[in-house]
Amino acid sequence: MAAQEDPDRTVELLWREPRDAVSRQGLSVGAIVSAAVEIADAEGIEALSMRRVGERLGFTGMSLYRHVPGKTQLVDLMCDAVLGETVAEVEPSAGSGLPAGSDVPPGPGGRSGWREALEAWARRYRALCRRHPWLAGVRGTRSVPGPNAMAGFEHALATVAGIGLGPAEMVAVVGLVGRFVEGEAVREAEVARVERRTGVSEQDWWGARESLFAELSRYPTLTAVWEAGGYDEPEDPFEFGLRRVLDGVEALIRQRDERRDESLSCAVCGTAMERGGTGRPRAYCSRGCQQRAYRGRRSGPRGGIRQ
Amino acid sequence: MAAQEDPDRTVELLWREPRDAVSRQGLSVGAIVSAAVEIADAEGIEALSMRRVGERLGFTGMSLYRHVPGKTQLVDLMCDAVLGETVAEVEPSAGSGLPAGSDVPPGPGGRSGWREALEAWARRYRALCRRHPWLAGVRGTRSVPGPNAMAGFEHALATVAGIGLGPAEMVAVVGLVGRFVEGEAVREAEVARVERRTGVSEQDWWGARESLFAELSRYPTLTAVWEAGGYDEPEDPFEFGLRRVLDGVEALIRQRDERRDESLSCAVCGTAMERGGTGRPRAYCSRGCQQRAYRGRRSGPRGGIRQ
DNA sequence: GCTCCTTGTTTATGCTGTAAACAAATCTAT
DNA sequence: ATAGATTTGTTTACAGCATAAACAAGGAGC
Repeated sequence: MAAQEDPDRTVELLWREPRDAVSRQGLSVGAIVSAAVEIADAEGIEALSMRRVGERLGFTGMSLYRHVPGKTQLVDLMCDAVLGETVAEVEPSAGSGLPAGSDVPPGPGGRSGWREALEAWARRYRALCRRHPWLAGVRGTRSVPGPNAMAGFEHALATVAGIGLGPAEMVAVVGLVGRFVEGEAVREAEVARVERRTGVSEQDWWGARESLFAELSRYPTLTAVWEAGGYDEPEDPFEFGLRRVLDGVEALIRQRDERRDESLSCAVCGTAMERGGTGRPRAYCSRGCQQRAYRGRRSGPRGGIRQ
Repeated sequence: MAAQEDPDRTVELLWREPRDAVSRQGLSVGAIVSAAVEIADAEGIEALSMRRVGERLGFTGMSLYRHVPGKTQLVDLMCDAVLGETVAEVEPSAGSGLPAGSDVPPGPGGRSGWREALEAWARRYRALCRRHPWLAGVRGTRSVPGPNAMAGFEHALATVAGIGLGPAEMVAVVGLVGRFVEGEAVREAEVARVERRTGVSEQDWWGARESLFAELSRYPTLTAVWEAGGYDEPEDPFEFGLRRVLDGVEALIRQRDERRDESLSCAVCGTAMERGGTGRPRAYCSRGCQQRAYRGRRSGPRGGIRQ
């Protein structure tokens, strides 16, 4: 269960050259991953087993282990494979290659269209999670990002670049929206799965829980909400949540805007600076601070990359 | 695996009288649940098996089936058991028993303190999820709510009652915040679990993925964010996200406030009404509409309750 | 004493991921 | 062409899981 846990092997597989199409008539990583995705799509991730994948390709289960280290790595490969679908939908990001500078240059949508762009990214991700209902549930904090995951993350980051957020805030915003989408997708997938498995819809199931309703009177607020029709036309959790989250991000951006307008402080030593009338607003109070920041950047930052 | 799936049996168990303390020296539901919680807390939910629980109590695994229908129901019972811890922390909600009326009366914190109250609820829930790292991961859309889950939900609803939101919006807000907390808790629990299992910290693990960094230059925005220090002092995902979500809720409330100030429309027929100077703002344009709304409420609403 | 019910045990089934040994085919060097 | 090495797929085996079914022991009521 925990023998061949070598992430570098996974990296190698994920970023391998797609010379996979050589198609010697036997097994191949690509064929295995495709078969696995088909099974998981059609019958759910819990129906995915090494034996099933092997048999679908006309081999035994053990045969897969000659091409893929284990099941967890197979799932990693499946993730990046399907993430590739979405990348194709977006026009190439064409990010301006400006390297450093404490500010990150604006991305698609420019300085004002961030909300539409970020929302579109969230919706694309959600659509992907609906096509592959197992996806959101298996992306862990240590699943190695493949090229497609990286491209998606890059695009999302570019979405909130150059609108006044700090770099850590940009990462946090993308993470928040991404995890929101995944959370809702997991929920939705679970509903669909048990509905299909049991043949009973969510509505019907909860409707049949009369024994619960008997206790309702003990909860005054819930009773009032119920009687006011709070469950007659429920809000769509995804739409409602996405609006709230984006509103929250908007509030953050506005807050940053205001702060920048009223007072400008050096990015290194924090001393207050007066606002120059025109041109690019300065980030450092003096040439010395600018140099210090540069040296700090060169010596290399620490911490992990996450999608 | 799918035989004794009778939710009503689960309801019965969850809402059973706590006469459980009779303590005939054999097994009992309470003892089983406690033992299961201890195992899951100490060794993770994946280490929880019927055999382990039985053996911890000095019996065989199969013995549990005389008291609990199956493992899934046992997990339901575990959830409500630990949710009971939090309820005790809060002063009794003392909800004003006003029954109907299209408005839901204000809860703890009153008409202005909703944010503090809701945030406190979220933090309590999170603390609970940290004490029992398996909790957030097992609460599904069809896990039957026990008395403690219901009490928690009631309290959270009361938190956003009477501040101008519609009933469906109240439900949506509580759901959004709850799922946010659960999502972050699941993430955090996963990090802790793999750190303990592998002995490698998240930082170290990502640091060792040099092979990934080699590709970094292909992603200009990510590179810029990295070089600007976006990963040096990352935002705390929970704190950052909670602020964003609450900001989003605040925006919604402000929006509702403005709409109500500028124009008032009948809750039944929607026709515009002028604003009376003083007193409680009227919800219906005429006695007739008020009566229609009342009949609508009496005939009973439809839909499911969810936490 | 007899019967019924509750409680716990034993045995068995079918599923999982994967380690280890083995066999066959194919590639490489001579 | 032939010997050796490498790759690829198979067989067998193991430990673990939830739980169905049959069985055994004790207590309660008649």
